[in-house]
Amino acid sequence: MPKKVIVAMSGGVDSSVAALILKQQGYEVVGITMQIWQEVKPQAGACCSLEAVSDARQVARHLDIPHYVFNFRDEFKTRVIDYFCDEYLHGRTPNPCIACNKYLKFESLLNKAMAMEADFIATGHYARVIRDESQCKLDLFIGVDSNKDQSYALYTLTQYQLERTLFPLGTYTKPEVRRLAEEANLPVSNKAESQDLCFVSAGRYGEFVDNYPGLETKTGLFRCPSGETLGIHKGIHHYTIGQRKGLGLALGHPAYVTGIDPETDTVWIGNDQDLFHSTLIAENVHYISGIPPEKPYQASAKIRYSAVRVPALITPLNTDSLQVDFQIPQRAITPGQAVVIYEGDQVLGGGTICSVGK
RNA sequence: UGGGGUGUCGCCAAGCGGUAAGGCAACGGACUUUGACUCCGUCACUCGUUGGUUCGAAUCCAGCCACCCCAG
Repeated sequence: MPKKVIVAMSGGVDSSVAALILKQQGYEVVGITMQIWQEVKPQAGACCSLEAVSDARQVARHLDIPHYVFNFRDEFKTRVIDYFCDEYLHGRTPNPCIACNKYLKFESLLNKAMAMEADFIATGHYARVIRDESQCKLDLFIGVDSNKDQSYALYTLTQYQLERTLFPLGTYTKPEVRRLAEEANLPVSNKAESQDLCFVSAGRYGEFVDNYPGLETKTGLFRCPSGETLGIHKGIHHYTIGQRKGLGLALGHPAYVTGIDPETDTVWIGNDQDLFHSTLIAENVHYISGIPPEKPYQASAKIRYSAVRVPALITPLNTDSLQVDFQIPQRAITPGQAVVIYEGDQVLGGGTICSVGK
C-alpha cells in the first residue's frame, strides 16, 4: 500500500512540482492549500495569496490528486503576524518565514496530516533530509541548488518533524524544477518566482505594521554617534540594521541604520564600516539532532537568509543560548534574525540573534 | 537703516565668458520568501529676479528681491 503524503501546495511552481514528483514516485498524494491570510489586494506571486488557492486547485486537478483548502488564519495571525509586528515594535527584525515553518507548516499542518492518517507532509523547500543510520537520526542538509537553498528557514525542525517530512525538491535545481513543470504541462509552469513576504504587498513592511489594527506606532529621531539629531523617522518598525534606502537623509555620504533603540524610539545612523561586528549572542537555540553540544566547536554560520555561511567559533552558553565568534567581522548582524549553524552542508541548528558585540 | 557676504536639482556642491561636474537623497529596474546590502538606469533646455554688455553669460555690469554676518 502506497504511503500517504500531504503536500502543502501554495500554487507556486515549487510546491506544484513537489506534488508532481511525489505522485510520480508512487505516493498517495493529497494537496492542501493553507489559507493563512486574506489580503485586501492579492499580490501576484505571493506564496499564499488567494489567487494561489485556485492555482493550487488547478494543479491538483491536472495531477489528478485530491485538493483541500484548510483554514489556518487564526494560527497564522497569532504565531506569525503578531510575532512579526511585535518584534518590529521592539526594535528587532523578525523572520516570519521561520515562524511560519515552525508553527504553521511543521506543527499545525503536520498535526492535521497525522489526523488524516498521512505518513508524511511535503513542501517545496529546497533542502534535504538524510538519514544517519549509524546514529539513528535524521540530518538536515542544504538544497543541492545552493542558489535556492532554504535550509536557513528550517533550522527549528525537530527529529519528530523530520521523520514525517519530505522535501522532494532538495536534490533538484530550480531550472530542473521549472523544466519538470513545463514537461508536465503544469498550469503554473511560467509563474514568476515568489519572493518577499506572502502577507505584505510590495515589501511595505513598515506600512503593514502602521496599518495593522490595534497597534500604536510612533515616530522618533534619527541620530548619529556624536548625538546630533539628523531628522525624524517614521517609526522604528520601518527600519532594519544595515538599511540604507528609505532614510531620506542627505548627508553627502551613504547613511546606514546602525542601531535601533525601542526605549527611546531612536534610530542610530552611521557609516558602512560601523556595521561590522564579529560576535553575537543567540537565544532560543535549537539543534536538529536534539542534542546541544556542550563544548565550543568550529563551524560555519549564516546571519541572514541571503547571507553566506562563514567560519565561526560556536560557544554554548547554556542549553538555550550560544555565542558565535566570527573569524571575519560580519556586516549588519541584526537582532531578531536567525543565526543558523552549519557543518559543511549540514544544518546543525540555530537560534535567534539577541545581541551583537564588537 | 549703514558696512560686508551669499543666492546653481529636495540637500551639499563644482563652474570664474563658450554653451550646467560630482556626492547624498529620490525614483525606476536587476538581484532577493525579511523595504537589507549591492548593481544598473533616470533625475537642472537651466543657474534668485529684471534688464544691459557680448557672436555667445550661471559666469561681466546695473536695479530689484531673499537670506546671512558685523554694526547700531
